[in-house]
Parts: sequence; structure tokens; C-alpha cells
Amino acid sequence: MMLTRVSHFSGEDLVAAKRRATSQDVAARAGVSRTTVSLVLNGVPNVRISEKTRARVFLASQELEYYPDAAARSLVRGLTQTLGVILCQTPDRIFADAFLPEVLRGIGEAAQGNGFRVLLQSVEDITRPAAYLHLVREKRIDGIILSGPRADDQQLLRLREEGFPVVLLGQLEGSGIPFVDVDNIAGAKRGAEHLLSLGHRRIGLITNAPLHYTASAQRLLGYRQALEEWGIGFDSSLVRYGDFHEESGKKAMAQLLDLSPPPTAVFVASDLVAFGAMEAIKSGGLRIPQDTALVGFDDVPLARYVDPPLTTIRLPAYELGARAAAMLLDMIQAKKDGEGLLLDTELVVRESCGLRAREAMLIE
Amino acid sequence: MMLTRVSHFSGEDLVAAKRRATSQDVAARAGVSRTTVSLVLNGVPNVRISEKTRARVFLASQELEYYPDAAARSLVRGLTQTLGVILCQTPDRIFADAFLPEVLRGIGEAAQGNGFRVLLQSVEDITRPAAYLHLVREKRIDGIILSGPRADDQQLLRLREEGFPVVLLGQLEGSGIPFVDVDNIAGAKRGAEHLLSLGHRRIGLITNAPLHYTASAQRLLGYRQALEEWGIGFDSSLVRYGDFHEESGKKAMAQLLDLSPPPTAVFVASDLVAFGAMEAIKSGGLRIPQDTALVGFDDVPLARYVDPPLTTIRLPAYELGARAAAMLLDMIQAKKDGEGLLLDTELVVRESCGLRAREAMLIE
DNA sequence: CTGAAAGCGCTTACAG
DNA sequence: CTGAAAGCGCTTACAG
Repeated sequence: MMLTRVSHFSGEDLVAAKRRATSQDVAARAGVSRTTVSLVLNGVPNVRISEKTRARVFLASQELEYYPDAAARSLVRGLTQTLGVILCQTPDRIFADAFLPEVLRGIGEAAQGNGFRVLLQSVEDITRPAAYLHLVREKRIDGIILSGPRADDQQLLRLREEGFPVVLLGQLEGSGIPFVDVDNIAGAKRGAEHLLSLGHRRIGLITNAPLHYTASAQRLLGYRQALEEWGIGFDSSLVRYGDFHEESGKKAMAQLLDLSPPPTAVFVASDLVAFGAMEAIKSGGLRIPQDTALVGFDDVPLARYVDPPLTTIRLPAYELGARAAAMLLDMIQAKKDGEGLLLDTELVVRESCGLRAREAMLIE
Repeated sequence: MMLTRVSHFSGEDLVAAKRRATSQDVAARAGVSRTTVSLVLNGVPNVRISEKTRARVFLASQELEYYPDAAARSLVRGLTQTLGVILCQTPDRIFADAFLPEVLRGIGEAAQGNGFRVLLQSVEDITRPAAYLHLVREKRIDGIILSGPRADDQQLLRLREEGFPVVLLGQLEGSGIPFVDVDNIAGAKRGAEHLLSLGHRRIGLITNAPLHYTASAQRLLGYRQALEEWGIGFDSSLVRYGDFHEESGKKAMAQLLDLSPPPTAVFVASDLVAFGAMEAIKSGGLRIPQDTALVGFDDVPLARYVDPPLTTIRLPAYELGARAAAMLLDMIQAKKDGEGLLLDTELVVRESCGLRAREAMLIE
């Protein structure tokens, strides 16, 4: 039996045989052992290997187009250099989808920058016992970014107990699990403040979703805080509830317009819901922003395209992904504990709030 | 040295030690060899193993919560059970992003149904020599779905030569590489025919992009074919060019409206561009569909939300992903050759074309 | 400064 | 019907 299987093959033979080069081949060509090849190519520190030897190894590796086999490396290292991204189908899917490409781009770039890959898994029913646990058990991933976490997810709690690195995109209150999320309170506060600063005092609120959604309750809170700081009492008759969808905004806005007097401005805590609100305003023969000023939340790609372009609070989708990945990589590589991270939003002023129109008047 | 390292451990010991069970552990608990464990758990056919033995193996495997190590399995089998999805940044990113979640869902479900995983890689510059080749060389994936292929991509041609399974999402004309794409010609033809059937004879066209984009040229062709079949001459003065973005639609439509007489209907070969066209029509004081009827292409999520809701040609995003994955899996598993597959579009009638309004009139 | 050898956890001829 | 043994391609103590 032949122990050093192919060390007598030349690079040309390899190509002819369409066989990938192994570290054995590189070692043979460079005239060193596999140990040395591994040490050099992985840049292991505190190892005394002459520059000449290193150069020979690098050269041989290039000539043979050597790429280390990922499976072999994973097997011996116990690490895969792969992040698992678990996407859960939640009722706000339409909303989440609008940001998915940006979030994935953020995750991907942070991962790539650290030599990691991204394994993507969409899960319909996250509470199914083995929805994504097998990825961990089969050692396909070194850590998880979980989007749309749920409190009744048993796998999540179990992985957490075992100390497996997990970062949530979104929050699971009281769970103590590291997360990256938007600062919904501050964002909503800024949105309401913008309308207040424009002189509005009777400002309605249409939530993005029912209040049992964390983000929804937080955005309501931010709106209240803004009113309070400006010395304006909270009036629950000015609050209506959206449910992620455009239709709910239409209805909610119609109700607000029926009040007497109706609000002069409305903060809608979701762009999609705001699009519905815009329809209701227009079909009532009113103008935006002259009769009803509007500020949305999220800055979905289409917010700039609607008529009038929607002033809104930008959710930092790319950064959400990038920071989640960075945190997870820290947990994996530096064995750091994760934390809870709230990202700042940004006010994007377009036409629907009325600021631009006012500026134009002042200039004229 | 201990060869059978832990075969004397019980399941409880494993849990206490927080060590994953190996096939060795399962073998020990079931009182058989690792060979038998592998044969039973993998359901290898034409192997005579008693039902009793099989049952013991399954039981032991369950009790120990055994999951085969993916790296070890890949190493010996030479297969990863993983599909690589490569996303290239092309100028139509905003457009492609709108469909990405659905496409990924389609790919994911087809993959999962066959026991495969999905590795996602976003690539800014696809022509960079090692943009995604390393995934193949390191044996991280068994096949590739490439979205947004380019003719100057050297890696692609090389992989193709080597016989590595690749399916394009989109086409690379003349390359002979298997692909899944939308039937743009038929789709555009249907869109134009719809307007013809509503009585329009002077129908403008705004393309989705410059004509050197395959999809753009194809959609123009479909529009021409429809006109010809209805005996209407092609009039190039009725054609304007979009560039993926909304703004281009605004300009193009303004030019069409300046014609005398202006077209009574316009087929816009992209929803996003159509949104711009809608703005131009409205800001010109005209009504949709009474003064200018409109049909778009793509059916982006927001097409139903604009005012009026846009009649459009639906691009089957989920199916695009699912079929590409299915084809790739066939190539990997059954060693089949891939083919070129054009998926049908669907006319989605909403308000902008005028059919609904006409139906309502007939009923009244 | 460098190499021989063990071992990661599987699968698969091969032998009985 | 079942098991002992080789081997997939790496990394990493360990020895010199």
C-alpha cells in the first residue's frame, strides 16, 4: 500500500488528472513536510521557519492552485467558519422582506471580512423542534443570527444554555440573549418631535402593529415622550392601530379624519401603513402636507417614490446586519459575551411633512 | 493509547460531559459496529441487516441524540449537500432586491426538500478572479446558482469547462450554460395585447433599461410582436428608454405626453419605471386610466399599493428560485445536463389599465 | 528550524 | 448478516 499517495505527481499531472492539489502535493513540490505547509500557509505565529522555506511553500501552493479542503479543516479544528442566518416567517414578513437584501448585505460583508461564510435557512415554523437545531448539531455553523425570534422557541433557549453563540435580530425581552435592534423609542420620538417643531400641536398616531409587538409598543412610547416633553397631553382618541399592512393605514386615517377637528399631522409608525394613510387623505380630497402632514417610519425603498415623497425615520438595515454579524463574530472568535445593541435611526426629510414647502416659501 | 475512545461512556455521561455523540457511541450502545450504524442510519440499500439490529441502532441514535458530523461526512463523501447562491451586484440592484426574498425562499424550499443547505455569497465585483471560485475549490458547495451573470466572468467559464454544476438566474446568450429566466418576450407581448384588446391603437413603450440588457431587448420585441399581430405598424417615435429607475420613467412619459397626439396607453416594461410614469401623468393633470392607460412589468410588491393600483405582468420570483434549485439538484444528484428554462408570466389586472373601470360601467 | 505520527468522525470496500 | 481496517485531507502536540 502506498502511504504517500501522489507526492511524486507533478503540477501538470494534477491538472491532467483534474485532481485538486492537497497539502501533500504542496509539501512534495516545496520539498518540505505537510506540517510545514500548514504552518506557513496558516501563518501560525511563533514558529521559526526560514524565509526561504516560506517562499518555496507559497510558490508551490500558488503553482498548484492549492485551496485547503474546508471539510478536512473543519473536522480537525471543530470550526466551520460559517455563520447561520435563520429567517423566521413572522406576520410582518412583507415589512421584513423590504429590508432583507440590505440586512443580508450587511451580514455578508462583515462575515466575508473575517473569512466567514453565510448559511441561510428560512424557517416557516420556528417552534418546530428541529427547525434549525440540526445545523448546530451537525456542526455546519459556528454561530447563529436569528431574525424574528419567538419566546416559545425551545431550541433557542437550549442553545443559549449550552453557550452556543446566538445573536438576535430583534429582541426577546427578559431573555438576556444578545441582540441588535433599532432604537424604536428614540426613533419614534424623533418623528413626533419633527412634527412638533413644525408647529403641529394636534398630532395623531397610527401604530405599525398591535401593541403586543415590542416594536409597536416602543414606537407608541416614543411618540408619548415627545408630546410630554413639549408639554402636550397624550390624547388616546388620536391613536389608531395598524397591522403591518397598507389597508389598515387607510382605515385608521379615515377615522382620524372624521374627528373634529381632525389632527393637522399624523405620525405613522410604518411606511407601508403610511402609504394607506396617504390614500385615505387624498381620496378625502385633502392635500399632503398642507391639510395633513405625515411622517412615516422605516424608510422602505419606495418611500421616496410615493406622491408626495414620504418623510420618514430610517431604519438602518445594512448596519443592523453588519453589527449583528460583527457581534456574533466577536462571540465566536474572542469568546466575548454578546450584549444588547440599539441602533440609531435617522430622520429623512422629504415632502410629506411640509418642511420643504415651508423652506421654499421662506426663500421666495 | 485508547483506540475506542469513549465506547464505554453511557448516554448520561455524554450529556454530563457536553460531548456530542459519535457513531462510535451509537455503535457501542446498540452493541454493533460503526459500519452497521452507518449502513442503517443512511438506509443503504441491498444490505441485509435484521430488523432487530436496525431497531437497536435507531433507538440508540435517538437516545444519544446523534447527528452525523457534516465535516466528517463531507470529507469522506466528497459532497457537501450545500448549494452556493451567488448574488452579483448589477445596475438593476434595486429591481432585483425587490424579488430577492421570494427567490431565496424558492431556492431554500427546493434545497431543504432535498436535504440541501444554502450558502449565500454577495459579490460586488464578479469579474474579480476569486470572487466565488474559492467556494468551489475549498469544496464548500456542490453546485452554484448564479444571479446576474456577466459575459466577462472568467471563473464562470472555467467552472463550466470543468463540468461543475452551474445554473444561471438570468441568461448568458450563446454560452450554453443552463439557466432559468422569465419569458420576457411572451410577457411583454401579453402586456401590449392587453392594451390592444381594450381598444388602444396608439400605444407607447417605455423600456425597463437600455437595449443592451437582454431583458430589455426582449421586452421590446414582445411589444413589437403584439403590434404586428394586430396589424399595427411599429412606430419608433412612441418608444422611450428607461434605466431601471423611477426618475427615467418620469422623463420618458413627459416626452410621450408631448407628442401630438400623445399615446392613449403606455406599456412600461418595469414597475419602478412605471411609478415614475404615473407621476408624470398626474403632474400633467391627466388621469389614469381615463386619459392614459398603463401596464407595467414585474409586479413588485408595491404595484398594488400605488394610486391607481398598477396592472402589470407578474414575474414569478418564487418559482424562478425553486426551478433553478430543482434544476441544479438534478444536475448534482442525477448527473443530468441542465437546460434553458423560460418561465411564464401572468397578467395581473388592477386599475391602471382601465379594464376594471370599463367592467364597472357595463354592469351599472 | 523541521518532520513523523496521531487523530478529527465519518464511509466503504473487503473479508468472513 | 456483521466487523476490522483503511482512508478522506487536514492540524497539532511532540520529538528532535
